[in-house]
Amino acid sequence: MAVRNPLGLVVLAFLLQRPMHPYELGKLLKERNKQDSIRYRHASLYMVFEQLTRDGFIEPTGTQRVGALPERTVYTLTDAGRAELTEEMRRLVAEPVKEYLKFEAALALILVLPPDEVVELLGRRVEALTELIGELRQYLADRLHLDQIHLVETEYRLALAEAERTFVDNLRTRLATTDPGDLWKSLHP
Amino acid sequence: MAVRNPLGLVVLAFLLQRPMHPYELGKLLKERNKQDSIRYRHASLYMVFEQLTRDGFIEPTGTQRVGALPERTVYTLTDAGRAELTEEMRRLVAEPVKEYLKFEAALALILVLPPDEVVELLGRRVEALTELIGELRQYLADRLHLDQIHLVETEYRLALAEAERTFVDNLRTRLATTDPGDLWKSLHP
DNA sequence: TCTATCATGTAACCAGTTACATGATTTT
DNA sequence: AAAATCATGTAACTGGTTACATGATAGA
Repeated sequence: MAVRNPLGLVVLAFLLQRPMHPYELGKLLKERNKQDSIRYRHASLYMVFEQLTRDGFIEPTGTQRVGALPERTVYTLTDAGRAELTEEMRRLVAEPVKEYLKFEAALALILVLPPDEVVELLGRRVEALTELIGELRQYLADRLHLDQIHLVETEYRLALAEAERTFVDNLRTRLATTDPGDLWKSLHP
Repeated sequence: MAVRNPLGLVVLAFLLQRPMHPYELGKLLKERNKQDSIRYRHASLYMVFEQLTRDGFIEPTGTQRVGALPERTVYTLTDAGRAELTEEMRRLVAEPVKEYLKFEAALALILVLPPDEVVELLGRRVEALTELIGELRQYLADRLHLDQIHLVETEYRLALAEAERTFVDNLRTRLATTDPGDLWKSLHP
């Protein structure tokens, strides 16, 4: 079985450095994931550790105890895990996969809203995107001193957000200035 | 409870036209969804119908029988369903939501791959994106006679794909022509 | 008539989320 | 010492997917 979940990849990637227990990994991830590039839910972590153990990509290699806190099971990456990690990373980088975006779905159903309202809603979207773009740029500007490789995922989001804003803005003016077409009009008397 | 799933929205949107039974709706969707803008799994449909019924957005309004085939339950949109549909559509259009993209996650972990390999993998991604872009353009070109509003979701995908290609291509040349930085190099002896 | 495909759904499984639990430590 | 927060997890629920089932029709 292959790693299906990005969080699983994260676990493998972190364990590449050194063995860890789930809670510690979660803490590290929360800090290193400030821009929220990877969906992280505390409880999902334990599930992922379990899955990866079942598939032989990691294995428990002992327990630690600090004070009187519950025991923490420490996991170590296996050779199979290391192989799986690089293999899956190669796939993810080299091969685009179709993502099902909410906005794309909404556009496919756009006829259910009246044309003039759509124009206004798209305007609001442009504003929201503009704000998002500002935040991303600020985030990047604040980190110019960092190793640039740590920022590529944010640069990617920025590039997509800018492209979306341009598209939405164009679409909005198109709809505002051209006739909606008989079909669409007929649906909204 | 609100509709959480795009497929739920689709059901509401289709029932806006006329009452239908799940299988018929599925057939229509498969045709009208050639560009795969909305994830559709046959069995998910029945779950969605059930959920929407439970939430009072649709209701069964009788059964038909054709020949000796099993009975088909026909569902009708309720007033609450109609309201929910437009409300949710407004939200989807006006408010961008964060999507967790696979490639973004991969970029966040890119350090686990050696720099020179990344350059090559990004090159392969650019090629794949170029091909995808070609297909999308062809799809649009073949449908110039259609009401343009039917194509916006594909135009959106095209815009994003082009932006991603540009970004990836730039990133690739950046990595190929500048020093990877000490951190990254140190991870790959 | 045999086989493939359509029509229509159910059931079993699995992943991921929310909510809960419980002792330890820190703050007030 | 009471309240809040941290540390560490388990459990229950839910949504969605894959796989299975079964009769009907159409094609060979």
